[in-house]
Amino acid sequence: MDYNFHDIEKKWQKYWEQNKTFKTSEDLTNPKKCYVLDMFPYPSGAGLHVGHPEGYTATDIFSRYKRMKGFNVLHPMGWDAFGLPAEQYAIQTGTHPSITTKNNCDTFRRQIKELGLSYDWDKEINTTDPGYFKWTQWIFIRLYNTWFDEKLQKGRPISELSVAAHLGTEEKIKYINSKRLAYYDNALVWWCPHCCTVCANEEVLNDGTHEKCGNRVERRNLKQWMLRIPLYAERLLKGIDKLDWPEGIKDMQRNWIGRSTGAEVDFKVEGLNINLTVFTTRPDTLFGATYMVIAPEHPLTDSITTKDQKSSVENYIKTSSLKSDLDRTDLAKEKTGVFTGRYAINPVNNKKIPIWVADYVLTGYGTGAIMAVPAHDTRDFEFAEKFNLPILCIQDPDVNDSEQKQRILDGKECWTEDGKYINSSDKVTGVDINGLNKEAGIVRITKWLESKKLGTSKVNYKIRDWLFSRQRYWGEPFPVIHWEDGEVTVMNDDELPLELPQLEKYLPGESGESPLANSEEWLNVVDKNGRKGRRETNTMPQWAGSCWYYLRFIDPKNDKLIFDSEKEKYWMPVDLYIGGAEHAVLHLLYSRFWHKVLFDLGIVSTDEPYQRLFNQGMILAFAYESETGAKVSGDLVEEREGKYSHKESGAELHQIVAKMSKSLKNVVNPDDVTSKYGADSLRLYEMFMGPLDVTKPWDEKGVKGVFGFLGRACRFLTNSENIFTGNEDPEVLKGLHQTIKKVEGDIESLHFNTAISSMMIFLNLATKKGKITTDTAARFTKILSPFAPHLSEEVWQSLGNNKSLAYEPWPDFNEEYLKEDNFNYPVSFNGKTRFNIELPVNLSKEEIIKIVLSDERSRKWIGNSTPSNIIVVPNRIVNIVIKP
RNA sequence: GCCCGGAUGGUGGAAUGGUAGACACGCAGGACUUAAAAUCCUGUGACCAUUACGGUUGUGCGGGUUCAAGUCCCGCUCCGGGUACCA
Repeated sequence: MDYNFHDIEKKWQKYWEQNKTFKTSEDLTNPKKCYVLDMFPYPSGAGLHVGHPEGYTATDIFSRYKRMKGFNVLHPMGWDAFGLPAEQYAIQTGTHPSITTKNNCDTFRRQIKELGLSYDWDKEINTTDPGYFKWTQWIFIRLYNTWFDEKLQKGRPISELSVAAHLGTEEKIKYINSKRLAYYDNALVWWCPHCCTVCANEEVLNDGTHEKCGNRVERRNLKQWMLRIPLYAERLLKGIDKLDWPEGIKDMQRNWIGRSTGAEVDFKVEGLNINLTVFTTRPDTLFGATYMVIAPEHPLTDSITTKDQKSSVENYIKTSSLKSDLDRTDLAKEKTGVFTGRYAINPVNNKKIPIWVADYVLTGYGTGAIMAVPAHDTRDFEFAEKFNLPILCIQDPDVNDSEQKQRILDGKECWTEDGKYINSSDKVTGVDINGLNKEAGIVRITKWLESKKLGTSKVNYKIRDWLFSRQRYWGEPFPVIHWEDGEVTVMNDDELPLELPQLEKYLPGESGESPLANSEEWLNVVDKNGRKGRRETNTMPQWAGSCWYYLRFIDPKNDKLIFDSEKEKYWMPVDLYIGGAEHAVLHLLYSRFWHKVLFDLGIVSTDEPYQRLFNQGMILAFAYESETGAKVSGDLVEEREGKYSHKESGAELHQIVAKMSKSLKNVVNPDDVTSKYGADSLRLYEMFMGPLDVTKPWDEKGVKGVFGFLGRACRFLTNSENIFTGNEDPEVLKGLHQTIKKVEGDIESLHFNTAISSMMIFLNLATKKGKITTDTAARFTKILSPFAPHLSEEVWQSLGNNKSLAYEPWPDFNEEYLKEDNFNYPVSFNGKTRFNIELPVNLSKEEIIKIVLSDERSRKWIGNSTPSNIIVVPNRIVNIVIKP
């Protein structure tokens, strides 16, 4: 039979759909369960690109394999469909985003179905569906009504928060609000003038542009919803250790959380009855503190500044606040600052040191004030050099270069590594760490500070509160009402979902209000006592829906509960989660945070959502440019002996590898690939390109290669002349069992490229032999089926079966067949292989040595000398060492 | 700057410290064909030989450990990703 992939694929896709072949089992008694999840896509108008099927194919292979291994598999797909593009389109055309979204989802669904992915479509979800975002709002209410008990390291219902009895009503509310995980407050936020919305710190790239649109963001002070994710920093950090995730991603999360240990130290301010508290990771360098710096926004700046310095400090604060609008990067590197006129007292030696204001100290981290140790901190060193502040070396550096050592000791170079302390004792205070090293110094100074009540050891985190609102239309509305008397309330669960109003215009307000503010009818509410209120006009960021979607997949149609908790207990955690590394920090961290809150509230049964995570690599594509840099579409390029030229003009072109983009004219559309080679070839090629986690370029020639393999498999296996009943040839049997073993191991470890190559090797062997048994053909078809499911079903049918092979048991391999009688030993002399010799596997080392030495070919290499050593590694190698 | 990856033929890549280059693409030669496509067979790291069933060399660079290094250790170079005044 010819490989008519077009008919075969259509036929089986129809079969699977009609028979609901991949419907998730409702039987929760099978102890073997496997939840296999893809990062669900944002359904863009452009449709699928070849990057999507990479991860989807990987999880599909894994799911199909697990089903054959007898597991209950949950393998769902859905749409992360809130987002800006649909809203921008609505602004331009007036088309409601829900219509655009529906069309895009339809396209994505069709394209995905054409890949033969074994999703249970009955479990499909869409974050924009009120039946879904009802529960997103429900979770928000839970966040709002939860506080974090630091002692228990656990989120608890706000009703369990003890409030001091003497507080007045207003103070009480204020106190409670200060504890809620979700709170509404003024915040200095990043505003994107292009998108007309705020965005999270995490969404601003380090060149000061918005990651979504590439435009420069500005600072604005706005009332916004924030989530207190830093309270969970320690839990989020500790949880990482137990996860089966790529180490690189774990590191990125750890860095993002940014735990650092140190101490808070109080400095007396001369002439004022106040303390200035600093955070430092190096309390051991207190003797080297020669000045202090406070951030411009520090609450004490005003009171510390002396009359004389008042105007220059105020000027400085003004310019530095403007500067953050101008540029966060280049300008900010050049250090600036002014003297406050005031001095502080260094607690270890009672020395007077000047207090400066400088914006290299950040308000949001630590206490917003530092002690500056220029000799042992690069930033302080730069600042001190610029403003001629004293630099006192207090550590004899561990460095060999004597010139460098002298420069450091003279305070002419900064030293941040370890060394023995010098100049670090004081008779009056009694502190002395001279001669100690860093580790011991930190311990001793911290102890001393604590004993004198001058400081405490302290842990700080980089992670900040998460800005959780956007001034957009197409997002989840907050179930929140702001009342005229200033009270803020959340809606009752039974009032959910709060749906979006229909609008005529989707343009956001210029003042930073969302388009929702235009809908009077929706906006204004009155309670039963006639009190007027206004709904929250911000909507939730796109992260909200994806924070918990894996939970809804478990029970997507439940309209009474967020999910049935028996089902949740059964399916959680996600056993395998595959997606792009671009979500390494944000989505995965946010999602873990919500999950932990839900866990603390007893809503979910696991502490972590995603047990095993894997990131697929990006797929790049070749692009071609002319001398002038003009981009040329791939189909106009001719290759000859490694050189590229324009088919029409003949002009010389050069090849580059880059991200797929319209401007580079190198976008590969999966639809084109499936129509030309079929979905099985697309799937196989995506997996055969290389290891799943690396970035790799798309090459159509490679698709031809796997297409050839599938064609050969089809022709060979469906030709009855090649298939016989009887005893299998031992070589074929061995090859088959080797292949089963290899494919099984490779699927478990997600090494799909080598699994495919081993199946190619087997097919080459079978073709060479010309005939295999029905049993062999059946087993081979089974192991091929997760990779090329359409073709495998067809072959399976032609082998005389009338049911889908999706739930056929995975074939076992038999170690007996893998055993070899002989091993072809490479014989090397001084590590260089010279010849091979076939020997029985059970020979003793002595026997092997004897045979090898007596071999004629050995004489040539040994000559007249005597081997000084002979290494025999059974069934691996013989190495004869000859000293010249 | 800091953290994490990576570097292997013309190309994508393979290799528990044990025969480097599996598998595939490409290329070359051959078969089939009037011809092309498709398909099938053979060869294919480089260099030197070519009478060989031959030799030399070879995994970014420089050292080291080892009987044996693509793999382990030390020091670099280049490329990719993340992050950045976080005290």
